[in-house]
Amino acid sequence: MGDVFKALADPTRRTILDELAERDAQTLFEICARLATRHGLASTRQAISQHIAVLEAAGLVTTRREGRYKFHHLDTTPLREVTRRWPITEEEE
Amino acid sequence: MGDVFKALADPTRRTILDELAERDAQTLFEICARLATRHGLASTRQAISQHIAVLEAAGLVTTRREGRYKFHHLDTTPLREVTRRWPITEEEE
DNA sequence: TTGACAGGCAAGTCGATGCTTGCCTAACGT
DNA sequence: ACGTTAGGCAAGCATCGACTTGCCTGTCAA
Repeated sequence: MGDVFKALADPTRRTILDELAERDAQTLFEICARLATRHGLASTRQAISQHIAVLEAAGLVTTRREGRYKFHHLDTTPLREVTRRWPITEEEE
Repeated sequence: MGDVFKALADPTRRTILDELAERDAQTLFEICARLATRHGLASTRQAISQHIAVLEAAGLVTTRREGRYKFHHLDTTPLREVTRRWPITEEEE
């Protein structure tokens, strides 16, 4: 089982989560393309693939196989640990 | 300005936050002692000092000088970025 | 004033990690 | 069948980050 906090430590991985939050069920190549065009990240496919593996180990991303495509889904459930561990002070108005 | 996510990536730093959440306004030596006795962490003072510097740069810890003592305080405000960036799915009952 | 105590600064070591490179397997279309 | 497309595996490199080591500054008490 991976470390949620370590998974969040990398900026590229956080951008991948942003992408999946905006558009669910993307393939690896889609994520690569959109990272390049919309976020200005010029990373190779392998680099992204390894990042996704880390996110998957942390439970932040789940995958679904379909033929030769592999769709990725965002799962924010592990993020509950953050707020559970250190209760966030309420916002003032 | 430091990176909140990178600051949370290290287990020792997370334990320091736990300690400050449980007992506020501790000095560096107090933190060292309690990490050793209560959490089984045998880190040197310098190591802890550097960790606290990272937490401080991330805004998770604030300090208050008083004579030769320096008291540390937990500030969970930066953690809001986590839940703000990726809305956490509601818990099912 | 001198020693003990709380903390800071900086260089060096070493393992972790992000990235590349090269090659491989599997599914689909024509 | 064959080429293309989607993805995987593994070794090598290079940088980053945690930790140590050694020494220095500032505060307080006797």
